[in-house]
Amino acid sequence: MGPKAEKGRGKVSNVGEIINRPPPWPLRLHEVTSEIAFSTIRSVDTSLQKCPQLTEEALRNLLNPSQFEAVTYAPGPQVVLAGAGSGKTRVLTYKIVWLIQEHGFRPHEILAVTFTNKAAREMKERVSHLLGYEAPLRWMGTFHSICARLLRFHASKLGYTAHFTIYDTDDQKRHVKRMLQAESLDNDTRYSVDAVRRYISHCKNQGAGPEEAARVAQDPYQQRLAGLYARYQKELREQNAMDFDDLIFLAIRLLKGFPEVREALHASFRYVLIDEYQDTNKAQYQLIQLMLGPHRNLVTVGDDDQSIYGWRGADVGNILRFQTDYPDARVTKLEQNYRSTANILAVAGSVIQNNRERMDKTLWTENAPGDKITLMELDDEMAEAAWVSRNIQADEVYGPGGTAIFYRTNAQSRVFEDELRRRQIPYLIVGGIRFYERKEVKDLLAYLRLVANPRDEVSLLRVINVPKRGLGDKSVEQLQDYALQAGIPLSEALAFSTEAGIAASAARKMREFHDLLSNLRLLADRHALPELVAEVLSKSGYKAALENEDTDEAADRLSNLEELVSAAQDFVDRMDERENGFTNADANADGDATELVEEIDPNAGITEGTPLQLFLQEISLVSDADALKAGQDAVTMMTVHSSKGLEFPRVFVTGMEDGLFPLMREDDADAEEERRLFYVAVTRARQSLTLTCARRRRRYGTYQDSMTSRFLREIDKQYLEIPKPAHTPKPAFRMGMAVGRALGNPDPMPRYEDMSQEESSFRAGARVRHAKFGEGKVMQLSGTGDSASAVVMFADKVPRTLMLKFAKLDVVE
DNA sequence: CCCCACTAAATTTTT
DNA sequence: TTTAGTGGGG
Repeated sequence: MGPKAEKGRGKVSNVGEIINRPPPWPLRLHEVTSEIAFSTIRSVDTSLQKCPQLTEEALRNLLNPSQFEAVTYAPGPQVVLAGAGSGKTRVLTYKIVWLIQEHGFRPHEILAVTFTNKAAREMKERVSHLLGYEAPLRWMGTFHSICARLLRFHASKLGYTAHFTIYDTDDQKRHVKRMLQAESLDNDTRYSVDAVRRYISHCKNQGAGPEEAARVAQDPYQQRLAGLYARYQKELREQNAMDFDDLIFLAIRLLKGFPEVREALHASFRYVLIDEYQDTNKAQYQLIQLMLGPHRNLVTVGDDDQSIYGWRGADVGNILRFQTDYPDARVTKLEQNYRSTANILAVAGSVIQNNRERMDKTLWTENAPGDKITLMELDDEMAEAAWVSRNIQADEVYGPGGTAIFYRTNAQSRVFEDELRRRQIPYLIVGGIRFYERKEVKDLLAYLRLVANPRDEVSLLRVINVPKRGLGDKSVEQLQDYALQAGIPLSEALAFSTEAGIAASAARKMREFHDLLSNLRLLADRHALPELVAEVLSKSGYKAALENEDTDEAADRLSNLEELVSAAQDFVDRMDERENGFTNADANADGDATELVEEIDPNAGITEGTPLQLFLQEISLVSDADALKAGQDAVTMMTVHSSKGLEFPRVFVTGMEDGLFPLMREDDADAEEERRLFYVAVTRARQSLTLTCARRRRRYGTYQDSMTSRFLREIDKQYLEIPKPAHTPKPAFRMGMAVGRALGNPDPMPRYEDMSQEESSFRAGARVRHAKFGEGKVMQLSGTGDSASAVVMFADKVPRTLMLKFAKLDVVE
């Protein structure tokens, strides 16, 4: 055995008492074989030797009584309501170990769904560490990655091949756009690309197919949308492509339509754990029900207060309903917080208690009060960024690595970036424009996707003239017409460009492009993945085109593409390490191993696929937080959404202004979700929390006055520390925030505290009526007295700034 | 077919 | 302020 065999053994586990004894499950021959094929000869090997045993006593020492109950309750349905920072991950990890050691479940019989790939990875590591050997937790991952895996294996049952492409949102938009053009709807504003995309996504998240969407369509508009949905779905199937929602949606159809698959899964998943249950949507709920065998061993873990994905179809109802679904379910509440200071928790609590729809639970802590929460008001977003940066620079306790800056929208990151760079403070941005979403990276990936799946039209159309090879819109259109009429995929039509009636020179270029793709496919069979990526880069002419440009920007792009080559190298290295740790790194053992498995154990339910496929899939399904590496001494910046599940010693929550956080939109279905979002942001902080806001902020180029966030007004002031502004601004011109006033500063303008008492009927979010514009919604308020004005969004979606003094606005109840 | 210049529109959050 | 989309000229 390789050196890896030693890993884990001999390491001191943090389990209190360690008893060595072999794993409780018997090993049958064919399982050993498939384990070898998959990855884990090591685990089989080491497990036969030493294995620390978790005793009940040890657990009692390690966990509080609620945690202990959550871990040891088995079997049967169970819901764990885990407040922020209450040791949820700890509970999940120990529970899995407990199930394996005490109840004899084998690692691959446990299905564990996490919210991010990173969480899955960490959990695997922790469990392995506790067990003392690498546990083959093959079914631990996100809904999307687990479904992708399942679908890879059973693709043919649904009319796809195992080589299917995963379309991301951008690909999806491109396709919808093309479809709207084909239907001559591209000039009809009611059918915007985004509206159609959202409709389709919404249907799938509800588990509704095109037929059902058509059935429930209320009016001609919705009927048309349902028709577009049907076409979209058909075309994606023809292109052997699935979008994100399809991964869940088609997995449901697979399990519904093929009882043998369902039963195979029921037999193999003997325990099911779902993390972040409050963020599951209706489709995911259906999927869970379908995957769950007759055993009812279902554990859901979540916190209704942290449900922040309602806009993407997540249904808090799932967690609220769990006890109705399973009346005998054991409910355990984890209410003790170990993460934050008491002051931080008090702030979080004082705000979240304003939500009406909550489950009954109170977070408490034994931690010290800690510092008060700093609330700082600045002139504008530049001053905000400068103040925060200066603070970080001056700080000696936490350092950049212990600090995070949160904001509500990605657009806010820019000023912080500029300021931190100016001060030479290392920083790291999570999200925003991701590496894999850069134009050049997506271009190169499109070539790779075409190699894997020739029917991927979105990718084909993306790169047919990238780099420029003289194939304009007109020839491409002719090609599409021909393909449609001949009933062949676009990629094959390329070879018949002359027959398609395309001008001679363009026709020749098309054949050349066709040959290029064929050659790349041949290369894919012979070469390892990194070489393939490098070949695509040069053979496509992409490299040459960038070199010819000879600009700094082109050089940047080229280096990004070279980074993609190393990403491919990293990927195969990782695969080798994981899958073939016991063999030589370079052998093309992946393919052989896969075949072996299918031959020996066709019911394993998985096929790992080619390295190219797996690489593309991983890229499609990584999230921002997944890429976040710990241990770097850099300030971490991200949206509040991305911060979920993370923690930092010091946190700045920025942009605390009404309209921005909470963010106002015309159709905000759930104002409480913003409050939960704020709750999530606050509870990320361990020691130090700072809230900042700006009196005015630049939005689309022009400055707009803003008012402090209503959430700040909900905070009990005893927990706040409000520093004096560095320089006193001319109060007459601003809505002089009462921040200064709280310190006894003579500031004539009412703000912060006065606002909280004054129940002005004009509040952001209020519905109002205007004599001329009709009904609308107040998006933003600014100014006081005679200069008070409101930004109101009316039915025509045009925001108007109205002076309250003149405009006759009535509040609509 | 390609490129440049001008205009319009846009900012939620993500697998 | 920035980016995407369009239209005209080469």
